[in-house]
Parts: sequence; C-alpha cells; structure tokens
Amino acid sequence: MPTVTARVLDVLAAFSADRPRLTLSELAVRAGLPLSTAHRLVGELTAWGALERSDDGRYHVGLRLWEVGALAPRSLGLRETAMPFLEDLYEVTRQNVQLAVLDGTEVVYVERLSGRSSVHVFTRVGGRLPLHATGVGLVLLAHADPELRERVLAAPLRRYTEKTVCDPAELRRMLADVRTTGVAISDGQIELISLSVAAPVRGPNGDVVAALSVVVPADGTNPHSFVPAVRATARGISRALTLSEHHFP
Amino acid sequence: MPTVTARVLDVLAAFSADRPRLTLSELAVRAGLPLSTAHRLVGELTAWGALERSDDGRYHVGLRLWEVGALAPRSLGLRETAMPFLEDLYEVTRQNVQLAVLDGTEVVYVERLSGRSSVHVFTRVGGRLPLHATGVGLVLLAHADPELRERVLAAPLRRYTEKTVCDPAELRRMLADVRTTGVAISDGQIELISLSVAAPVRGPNGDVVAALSVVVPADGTNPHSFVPAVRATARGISRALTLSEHHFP
DNA sequence: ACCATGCTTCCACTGAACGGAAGGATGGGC
DNA sequence: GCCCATCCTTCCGTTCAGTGGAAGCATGGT
Repeated sequence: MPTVTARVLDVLAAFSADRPRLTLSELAVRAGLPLSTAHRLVGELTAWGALERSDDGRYHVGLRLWEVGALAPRSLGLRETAMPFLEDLYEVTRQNVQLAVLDGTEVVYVERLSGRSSVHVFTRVGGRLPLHATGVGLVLLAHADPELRERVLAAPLRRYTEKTVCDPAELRRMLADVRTTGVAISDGQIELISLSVAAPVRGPNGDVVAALSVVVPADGTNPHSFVPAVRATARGISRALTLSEHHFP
Repeated sequence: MPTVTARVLDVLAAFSADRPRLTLSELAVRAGLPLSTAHRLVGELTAWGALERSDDGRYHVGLRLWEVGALAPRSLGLRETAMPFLEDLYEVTRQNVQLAVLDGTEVVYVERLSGRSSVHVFTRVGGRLPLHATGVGLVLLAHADPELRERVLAAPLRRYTEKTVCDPAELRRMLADVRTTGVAISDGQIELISLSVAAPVRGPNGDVVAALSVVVPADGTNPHSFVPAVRATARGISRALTLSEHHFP
C-alpha cells in the first residue's frame, strides 16, 4: 500500500547523518522508488524548499523543512526554556552540556553546547542513541513507563565498549539507583574517553520529559564533583517549565 | 494543479510559531483541504512521526520531522562548527548571541544562545525577519548578490519602530559602511529596547554564508565596545569553516 | 568515437487519492 | 434529560493525478 504521503516521507528519510547529501539516483535507490518517480517527487520537494540542490547536483535537506521541524514542541519549547540554564551549566563546567528526550526506545539529542575545551563527542543535535549506554538514556529509562523499560531490557543490548553494561539484572540495579539518587553516571559505556553525569527534567505535571547531561573526559576527573551543578540545573529547568505556558505531550 | 506532495507540504506549512498546535479542522482550513482529505493525510503523517497528536487531540510537528530537518547543512554543519565560538562570545558578553543565514529575502535564525541576564528578544531559532531591520540582515544584505540587494531595496520596507530605516538611499549608504567596516550596528530598528552588533561569517570560498550578532540592551551601553569580540568570533568561525570538511551551498 | 553513468522528458494506463455524505463522539446550554 | 453544536471518523463510487517504462539528452572518461 504505497500511499503518496509515505513515498514523500521515504524520500525525506533517505537522508541521514552520515549521508546528508545525495544524488538523485542514490535518493531513488534509498527511497525504493523508480528513477522517474523520484525525479518528480524530488522536483516538487525542491520547488517548495523542503530539499535544496547544490551546484554539484546533489540534494540535501532544505531550510524550509528545518524551519517546520523547529516548531516541534519538544525541541522548540524545551530549548527556549532550558537554554539559560544550560548556559549557566556550561559556564561552570566548560564541558559539553546536552539536552535529550525519549522517543520510542531511544534517546534523541535536542541541544548541545560545546566549547573549545570540551571533549569531542560523537553525539549530534538530532542524533539518536540507545537508552542503556548513555547517561541521559539511563535517566529517561529509569523514569519511563515500566512496560517500556521491560521491553528495552528484554531486547538485545548493543555493546559499544568493554564498559557497556548489557546485563538486564545489573541495569535494573543501576536504574533503581538512578531513581533514588536522582542522577545517572555513565562511565565509558559509549566511548571510553568520556563519561557523563545526567539528571531528569520534569514537566508541569511531574513527569520526566527530558534529561540533561554533562560529558566530561575520563581522565581521572571525579564525576561526582559535577553532581550538584547538574542536579541544580535540572531542577531549575523543571521549575521554569512549570511556570512557562508551553505544554509538553 | 494540486499535487499530493504539495498538499502534504501545505499541511506541514499550516503550523507556525504562534500556532504550533492545531486541531484537525484548523489544519484543514489552513491547508485549504476538505476535512476528509486532511484527515487521511494527517493520519499518514502521524503514523510516520512527522506529526504527533497530544492528549487534547491537537496535532503538532513531530520529533521525526525535526530530526530530518536537523540534517539541513546550513543548520547542522554551521552550528557544529560555530558553537564553540558562539559559546566563547557568550561568555565574554553574557548577551544573546545569534547565528543567522540568508534565505530568499529574509534572515533565518539558526542558533541562539541566551542567558538569564540577556535581553528578552523576540527572535527565535527557526524564525524569520526582514533583511533591512536587523544587524545580521544588514550584514547579509551588504554582501549579497547585487541583484537581490536591489530587489529588496525596491520593495516596500516595513517599519517596526521609529528608528527603522526604510529609505533605500540611506540603507544603501549603511550597506556600503558595513562592507568597509566589516560590522553592522542596528540600533533599535526592530525593537527599541535592543541593539545588535553583527559581522559576516565566510565559507571556504570566501562567500558570506552566515552572519552572527550580539544583541545588547539599548540602555546606554556602547555598542562599539562589542565590535572587536564580534569581529574576532566571526573570523574564528570563518577560519574553522574553511578547515572543516562540511560544504555549504 | 564509443560507452558508462546519471539526469530529464514523455505519455498511455490504471488504481490510488478524492471528497461528499452519513455516522459517531463529546460537551455544553437550558 | 434532550437538543444542538462542534469536531472527528468512516465509507465508497468516480475520476484524474500519479505512475513508471522507455527513449532522449548531457557529461565525462578512455
């Protein structure tokens, strides 16, 4: 049942972080469409500004589409309220500061502040990572719907480094810890060179709607020294969200 | 000639910054579609994740669409490279720091850092403003294709405050100034309470690909004192862009 | 000169999209 | 409780927009 809408969206979904610029033929293959059909769709999308074509003939996602995407409440509303707090946290730590939300069974990074002296991390605004291997993921998983939690723990968990925790029982213990302490510390579970300290951000009704983290180099820095600042920032954002008129789904 | 693609995009375009959450009927009206058609399209978009539906039945832009939008090179590539420099600039000034690009005859804001002590401005990431009334706009206009410049100056220019410069001749003079000094200072032209200091960001081939600005309160602060920092930041980003492997259209 | 690769245009067929209309669901006024 | 208003959902026969194979064009490598 190939509806036109689905095809249009498949074309958009053909772009990815590692291949953000595609030729028409690549696009057609990735979207699973005949060349002539892809040609027409892409033409319409380009005319509207959803895609743009550069001099070399490759297509990439256009600014108009980015603009529409920027209206997503979980991005726009959250960012706007959180930014001053993230800024403060960055100024105190001078490390990568990240804000992420839960979507499906993954973490989606919504904002990241990084300075020249921060560790280079491979997360990216708009990027996804699994829940079990990141600080923000552990926080979101710890406060998620139990049904989702079980589903995630039941599935096979990808190992990124020798330190990645893939054992459901141990993860369960860690999640309980996160709930009692209010912070998660993920040490080298995604990249050995970095560790992250994360805390939950709550919406007006008390649900956890996001998580923030500071990523610090794993060079002997004591992660616990960051806990108070991270926790305070998360509380600050939660309070600001409660006062703001923005709503979250 | 209502192609399906156009309809899908019209549905997406129905959302705006002041109305980011719409009911089905509102959407149908705004997109100019019969209710039943809107119903089907919105259903397909929601199934894919381009739209999301909240408990109150309203629709809003979904995270999946935001993710795809985040792949736009002018957003992603630019942001990634510029962030550390913007961060530095924020730390020095503690004011709103903005990064914007040119699209059509308008400025589009790509990133904004704001702290608790910054002036509250009404620009917004993903938002648009005209070229003649903002600092970044003047910079982008000054270095734009002459054909575009003439077109903008020929069109009627909206007045936002008593200080907005709407006279083509005077604007032309200001733009020449911007080209020689390398910075633009827009004083109260969009809001009386704030002024901005802007400078051009250049891509690998020397073209101006973006502009950055610092927005400061118009309370007697001397804008000229910000010029060196803004200029240095813009230069830093330009240099970093030249070294990076990202390309810009 | 030839072929390979990738893009663009054309056009006859067809089945997916269309939208009017009817049927639910909810809620609020009286 | 009843009615009416508003908004959402489903249905289905008609039709016309979307489809995609094929042929033509542009480039550039050998």
